[in-house]
Amino acid sequence: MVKLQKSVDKRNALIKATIELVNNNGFHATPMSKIAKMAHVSPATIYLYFENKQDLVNKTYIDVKTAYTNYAFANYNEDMSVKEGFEFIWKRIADFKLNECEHAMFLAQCDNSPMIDEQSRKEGIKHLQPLLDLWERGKKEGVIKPMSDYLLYAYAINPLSFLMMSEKRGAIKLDQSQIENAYQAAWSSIKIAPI
Amino acid sequence: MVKLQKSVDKRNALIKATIELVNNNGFHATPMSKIAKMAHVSPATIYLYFENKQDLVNKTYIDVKTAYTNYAFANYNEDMSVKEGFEFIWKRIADFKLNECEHAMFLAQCDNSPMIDEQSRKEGIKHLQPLLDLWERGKKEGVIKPMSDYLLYAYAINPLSFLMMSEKRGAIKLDQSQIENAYQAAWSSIKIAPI
Amino acid sequence: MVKLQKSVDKRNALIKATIELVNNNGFHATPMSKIAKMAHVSPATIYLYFENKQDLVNKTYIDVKTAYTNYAFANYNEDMSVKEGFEFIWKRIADFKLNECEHAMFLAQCDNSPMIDEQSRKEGIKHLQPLLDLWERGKKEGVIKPMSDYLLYAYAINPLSFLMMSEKRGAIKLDQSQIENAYQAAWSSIKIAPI
Amino acid sequence: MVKLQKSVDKRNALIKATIELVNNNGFHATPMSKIAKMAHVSPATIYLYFENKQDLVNKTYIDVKTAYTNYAFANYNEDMSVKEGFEFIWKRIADFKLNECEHAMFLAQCDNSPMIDEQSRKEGIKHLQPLLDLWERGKKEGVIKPMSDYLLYAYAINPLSFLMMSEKRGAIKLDQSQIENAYQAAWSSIKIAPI
DNA sequence: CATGAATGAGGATTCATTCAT
DNA sequence: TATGAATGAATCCTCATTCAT
Repeated sequence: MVKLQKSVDKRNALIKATIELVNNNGFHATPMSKIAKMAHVSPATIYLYFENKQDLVNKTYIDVKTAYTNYAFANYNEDMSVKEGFEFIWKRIADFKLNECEHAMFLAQCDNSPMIDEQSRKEGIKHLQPLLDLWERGKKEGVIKPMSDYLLYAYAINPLSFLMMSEKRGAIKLDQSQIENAYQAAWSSIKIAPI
Repeated sequence: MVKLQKSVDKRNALIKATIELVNNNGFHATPMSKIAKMAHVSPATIYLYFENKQDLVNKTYIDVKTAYTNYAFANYNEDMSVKEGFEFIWKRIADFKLNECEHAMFLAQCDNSPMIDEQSRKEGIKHLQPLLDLWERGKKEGVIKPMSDYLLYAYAINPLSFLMMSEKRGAIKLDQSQIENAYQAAWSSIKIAPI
Repeated sequence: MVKLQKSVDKRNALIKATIELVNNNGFHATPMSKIAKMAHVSPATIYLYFENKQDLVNKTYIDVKTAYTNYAFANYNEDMSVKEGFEFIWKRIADFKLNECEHAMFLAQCDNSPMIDEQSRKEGIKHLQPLLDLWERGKKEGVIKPMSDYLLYAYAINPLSFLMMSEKRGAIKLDQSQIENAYQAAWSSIKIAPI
Repeated sequence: MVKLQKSVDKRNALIKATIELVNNNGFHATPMSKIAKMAHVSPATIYLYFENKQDLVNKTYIDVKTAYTNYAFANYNEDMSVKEGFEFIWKRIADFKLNECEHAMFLAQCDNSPMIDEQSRKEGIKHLQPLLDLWERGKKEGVIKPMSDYLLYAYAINPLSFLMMSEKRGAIKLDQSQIENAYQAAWSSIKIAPI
């Protein structure tokens, strides 16, 4: 059975439409027909690219999560010191969350609602490994607090989601100096304080 | 027992059912009929207590948010030092998020999706004032970093949501020592480090 | 079983409310609860005065129809000549249709839709007898065309309903001279023309 | 037979079903599901052809009104004398009202209840122009009474609606001689009597 | 591969009517 | 007599999905 002719453009358009519409309306308030319309495609066509609606969001989630981690670790190399490496990665992530905020919002919504398969959720976590490795090294070197990765992530990375959502809602405007403050807070929370 | 007025019990049962079902299925995947059934009430009865589905979640959100802040500031008094006060409030909030996790999850989902009216969202924020006052004092005394309240909240408080969700999903188990670690991370992120 | 205490005022208020609401929204778009509200009465109270919604409109119809014919024949006496008698009755009816247009509109809607029981419809027709008698006399005297009563009514009386609706809708404004024209048209249509 | 477009047949079946059911039960007592069933279509399909229930009746009304006027003026030409022209048109209208009485009843119900948009009502009136032109000519020639078009319509045409409803209800049977009587009554009411 | 038409199942909401007081 | 609360049975409409082309 030959099936290779599917257009990547159409798939991408569908993923893009899904992100935008789910961001604005939520998963269940986003009809397939609207996604189709926004992607300039017939509703029936969606089913050539995805099994069903659940599959569509799952795949979208994984796509976006992958883009997120790719972005985070682009140009990162493991020769950096722990502090340098963390700052590098943190700022990449900050860049992503604040500039690609459509994507970041989508992830935030997925991560806080039951709309994604457990399966796909796990799939999405995989790619953070370089950061976890860095923290592992940091713990060994006595630079990073010996806490579970979840705790480290909760304090070092996750706050950016909250800040991004707040900015998106117009509650705050994040300028460079505030980003720097955020970075310092993140680093303070996980580094081992000098005596 | 005379009973002629609309019953508070029914209202509460509806709110409770809404929280549980929305937590498990999300707003739009929760039919009014299921909420009614779980509250042992006819679907039509919901409309005696709430205008419509949107109103029901909005009111639920405000109720839960109010319970949250009430819990957070119970027994708190402003005579405490900034450090003491922060620890007191933080631990109350941690208690709430980890023990009343049904409520905490509901808030997390609301805060990260477009399912709540902007109006009700604002209503819900009001009650954090004592914490903001404490921070204000802390900044004046040179104990708390001079950052915007949103930044302070993002690092000092919000990570608890992430941890709660992670525990709920079974990814981690938070014992007392991890809570203590979390507290230290929170405090480190916002306090002014001694020279 | 004693049951005499029912208030005529409440019954009237309900009838009045029914007329107004049905005029504006139609029978089925008029909920009992709205009728109750407009009559300053509980929904349950309606059922003390009427069996059900159908009974309420039926009774309303008969009430209004009776008021209509009472009005039409008030002060009419059979000693008048056919021409005089007809003019007298016609002008009373015109008065009613144009001044009590709430009532007239209600009748028009009932007469052209299936919202009234056949039973009540027949009940409502009874009271036109004096006009039919007059026409009978007119036919004998060779003044009125020897046509069926329905035809006479269709041309002599019914057009007033159309004019009333048109005026109500703002399409026309009926002044005295137009009423006079209408009367002449009505009379022309049923009288036997002189050779 | 290629068939890819929305089918005119289905639209027609829906319009037909609407007329029949609304005639028998009234607008609000006619559920979309019954209309669908009678048209051998799924309820959801209705919404491919009409925006909603209101739109469905509006469109039905316009369709029927158009059929009515088309029928009325078919083969009419303006060379006829006023008297001839009026008789021609009147008899066409009588034919329509008495033979296509499903359509005529539907129009009568619409015209006497608030179930049709003001917008659509206006739309429906447009097409009577040839008759109005004829009357205009008649007034100039001194053949037709110088009354407003509404008055002329009320006496010359509208009584047919009343007669049709009466026949439909079984109150009368209209034979050819009665039609002729009706025509004479109509003409008498609007013509200028010879001295 | 692509599509517009079609649909059955389901959901929010309304409403005539009844119940408990 | 009078009522406000309560409800089950509709009703309109939407939507994920499939079908015919």
